[in-house]
Amino acid sequence: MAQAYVADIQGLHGSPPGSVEQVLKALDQFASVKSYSRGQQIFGYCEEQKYLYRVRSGVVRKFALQPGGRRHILDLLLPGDFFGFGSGQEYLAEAAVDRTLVSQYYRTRVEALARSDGEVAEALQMITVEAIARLERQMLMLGKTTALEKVSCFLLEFASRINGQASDVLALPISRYDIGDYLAISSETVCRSMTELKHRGIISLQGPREVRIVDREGLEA
Amino acid sequence: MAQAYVADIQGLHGSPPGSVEQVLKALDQFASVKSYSRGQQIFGYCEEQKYLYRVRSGVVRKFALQPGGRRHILDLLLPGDFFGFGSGQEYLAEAAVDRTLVSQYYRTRVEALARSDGEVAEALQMITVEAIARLERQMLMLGKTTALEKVSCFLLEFASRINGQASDVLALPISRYDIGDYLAISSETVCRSMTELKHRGIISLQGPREVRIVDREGLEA
DNA sequence: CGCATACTTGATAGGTTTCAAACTGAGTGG
DNA sequence: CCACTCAGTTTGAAACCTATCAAGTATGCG
Repeated sequence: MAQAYVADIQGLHGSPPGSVEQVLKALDQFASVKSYSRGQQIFGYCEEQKYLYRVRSGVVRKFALQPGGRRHILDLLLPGDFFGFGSGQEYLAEAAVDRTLVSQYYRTRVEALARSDGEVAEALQMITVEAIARLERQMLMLGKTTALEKVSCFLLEFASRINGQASDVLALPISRYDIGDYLAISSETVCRSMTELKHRGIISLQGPREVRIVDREGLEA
Repeated sequence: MAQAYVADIQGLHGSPPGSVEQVLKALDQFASVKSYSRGQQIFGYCEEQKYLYRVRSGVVRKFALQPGGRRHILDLLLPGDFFGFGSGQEYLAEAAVDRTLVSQYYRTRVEALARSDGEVAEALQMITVEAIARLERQMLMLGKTTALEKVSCFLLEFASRINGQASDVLALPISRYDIGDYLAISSETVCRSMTELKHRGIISLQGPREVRIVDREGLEA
């Protein structure tokens, strides 16, 4: 099912240009791949981050639980994305869809390799900067005033992240609840924004998770 | 004036423990320091990021201009903070107070040094991860539901960032407008939240920018 | 077939934005 | 020295948007 929604790493994420991906292969020698079912925890609060992770397929959500039981999703990781930088964790990560595959790398060994090999260090630096760019784009979404703008930005962002190049059909891998917790609005408001966009003829919905962008320019406004 | 609000780098930011700061000194050989007045641009959209920057004193705001003229502050940099990772810039940075001092380092030379020296690469990685942690904390603020919670978190965050260790008196270096654009709420709402906190006896205000935290536990809730 | 989960839609209460106006303080020039 | 000006701050009132609670619909799975 996950495969139906989100393609594998191959050919995705044009950002790391071949050579970087080549260098990252050096890490695979001490990587192990694990499969997670939806909602299964990958790492939690108190651990002192032993691993660095990379999504191979599926979706991972990184989130913090707030007093009051609310959940705030700090990052959504798609195939190719790394996560688990940061030292003391004040959040947790779990699979957002079934059959999510995640590689884990021993941090100590990654760091040792980076210290000795300048190219590895550079690649590591590059994927860290990518994580920053991702966070900044999310921040811009959160900064939008109306829910309609947030959802519009979200759709555009995910259309370009899920499909390698910005396609106009989009298979949402996550629920309305997840989208709501990601954009800091309620799931009901996500629904209403979706139907509003549909009624305006900006998108069309095959199923709840099958979005087709009809009027891209309208979505960008 | 800036000096009155924000101390210099010395002794600040306990996070990079001596040794890292030691390594970073290696960068200073090809650094130049510039002074900026409030509102003066440090870098803008189209440039291909030639420099890596570090705040020596004062405050820098990194922000994006949104269609409609709204300004969204993506990051507030205090003395010791690095900024200007990221490649293609979709935002701009300017001084938020007068007499803001900023070091700039040629990226090409930093990268060359990092490639050859593992310790420098490690230090660079560490400050990048710090930037991520900062963004994540800001994201948590943006995710709060009510404006009162956002402002409360903001005060706690800045109390610990401006004063080396969490002190209870806090000199805000920025205006209500900046705070509003940082938290994605209007400046009026920032005011109202402040006075609300004052009326509840959680904080007290000497001047508009002189905050004293009376009831820290109340602020954390 | 029935249950569980996810999604959608409705109505109300509450919070925030917006527009407006008054207030404060610092800096300037008469 | 004082009046003036300007930017920043504070407070007020109305319109708007969103959260919340609630109910109803759809879908997949056992």
